[in-house]
Amino acid sequence: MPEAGTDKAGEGAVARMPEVLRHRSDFLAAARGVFRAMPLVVVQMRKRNDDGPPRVGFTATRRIGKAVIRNRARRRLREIVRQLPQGRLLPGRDYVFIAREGTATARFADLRGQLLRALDMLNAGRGHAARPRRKTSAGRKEK
RNA sequence: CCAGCCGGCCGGAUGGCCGCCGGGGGCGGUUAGUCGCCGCCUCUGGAGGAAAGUCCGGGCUCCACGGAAACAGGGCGCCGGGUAACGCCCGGCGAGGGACCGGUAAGGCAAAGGCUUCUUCGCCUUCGCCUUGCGCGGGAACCUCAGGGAAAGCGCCACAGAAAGCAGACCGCCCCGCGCCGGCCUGUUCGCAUCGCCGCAAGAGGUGUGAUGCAGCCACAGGCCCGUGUUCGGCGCGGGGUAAGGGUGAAAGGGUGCGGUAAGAGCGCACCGCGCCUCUGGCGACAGGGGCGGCACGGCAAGCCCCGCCCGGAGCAAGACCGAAUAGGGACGGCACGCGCCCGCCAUCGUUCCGGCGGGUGCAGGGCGUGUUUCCGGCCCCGCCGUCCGGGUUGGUCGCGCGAGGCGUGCAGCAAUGCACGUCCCAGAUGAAUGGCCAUCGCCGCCGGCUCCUUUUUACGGGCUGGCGGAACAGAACCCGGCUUACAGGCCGGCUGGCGUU
RNA sequence: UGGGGCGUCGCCAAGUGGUAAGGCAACGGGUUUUGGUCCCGUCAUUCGCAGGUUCGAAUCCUGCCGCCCCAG
Repeated sequence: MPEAGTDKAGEGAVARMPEVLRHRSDFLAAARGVFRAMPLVVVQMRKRNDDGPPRVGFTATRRIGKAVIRNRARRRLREIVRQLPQGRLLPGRDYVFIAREGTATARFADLRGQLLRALDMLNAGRGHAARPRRKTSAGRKEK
């Protein structure tokens, strides 16, 4: 437990859901940041220019299945993020969690383990740079 | 009890912890205060039979609205009913399929009788059974049907076949007319056998060629002989009559049987089919009966088409409100840029006229009227319309769930469904709410243990218990009625057939 | 959400009621010392799937499946 002198809001603030990305441009920006891929989940991260609270986004494409599978995968990813202790998501950053084919059916503990591992690596600066697609404008370099 | 078929229904239950979205209530903060917003507490609701595919039909909103006609385009198509409507549903009709029954033909088996015969063998008749077949008839439950019109027109029907849509006639059958037909010999040709030749290293092989013998059949040509070649019959040619049979095809101008005929044919008759007329029953599709007609109109309209009926377009990202925010601007093109009346104001000392400004209104003109064209009522405008450029918006609220609503009962109806009464309020997100973890019970499969039943063991089955595994198809996005497609497991009902018991 | 289009051999593709062209590739043979070139030959039995109309369907109709494109 961190020191966190706010006693009255202690437990309640831990389970707060961070703000969710809503615009396509934010997802495209996060895709140009760093990423870490696991068998069950891919995590992308991008540093913003401000010091605001972290934001998160979820992606479940048609590739992994139809609506039921996509909804379940997104819900499980969101549940893991909701249960994260405070501090695992760094301020001033956007995180995007991409579901893969096993995300909806894998054991929950395995999925959470992989997600936490990827998150720790990214926060430690050990993410891989995104591969430039097509001829994007040279506005990305996070290393 | 078993098998087959059909229809309807359900789509795990209960609970705990941590969370999500909506609604109600309370408290606190913000505010001068209300509303609103934020935070906390509490109560409560929270995916489906297909929410899916987006294949039909509607509600709702905008295109200002309503009406009429023609054309274009699209859809539908037995009858009656249901419905807001439908291409949907229900009930009928018709057609096709259908276990099976009958008819008929062929073959076989067995029995009886008869004929012949010494007997056997053989033949005939009748009845029964079996097998196979049929352009045949009827037909249970049930299944399928885009099921108007092919005597309005156009088009197509490959290959095969004589002929594929006007009807005709290839083989064949029949009639008539004409010609020929005997015996013997020879030759040509053909068949068989043997030998030789060619060819090969040899053999196999071949029958090109020659000889001999046999058979002398058919045809042709010639010669000789006689009682000169008749009937029947055969062949050829010509003329005519046929459409039963052959064979082709998906389809050949009704089918079966009897009569009839030179041969045949609806040529005649009976039954079936078909067409027309008529009667009866039915709201109707249609069914049944009678009469007439000897039979004419082959198929395809999910080819064009004809007939009847229906249909305006776009879609909740529709659309409305808040906000500076569909407001204002530019270019090009088209049509107009007129005449009056009334009221008010200005001007004038003052009234009318004249003049200016504003408002209303009439005529003319222009435009709109959402597939196109035209018309009527009507609407808009002194600027309007069309195209393009540029600019603005990606905030919030509403639309947004009381509805062709769910459940129950009663009545009407065969049913679909309708009516009445009572009762209930039951998702509303917008990067998008139902999730994560777990417990117990229930279901299914496998493995193991105990136990019950059975005449003994085993097996099958039932009960208890332990372990492991499984539980489908699938997620509301404006709403509703259908259709289609996907689906683990389970429940209920009905129909037909079979077995057993009473 | 609405609209439009396409599925034919391993690849590209023609064919729109009557035997499913052609090219590349592949395979076999020939030519060549070998390879290439060249020549000859072979290669679709479910035309995305399932029904239906028709005597006959890749073609016509209906329903599914898959893929692609466009608009806001």
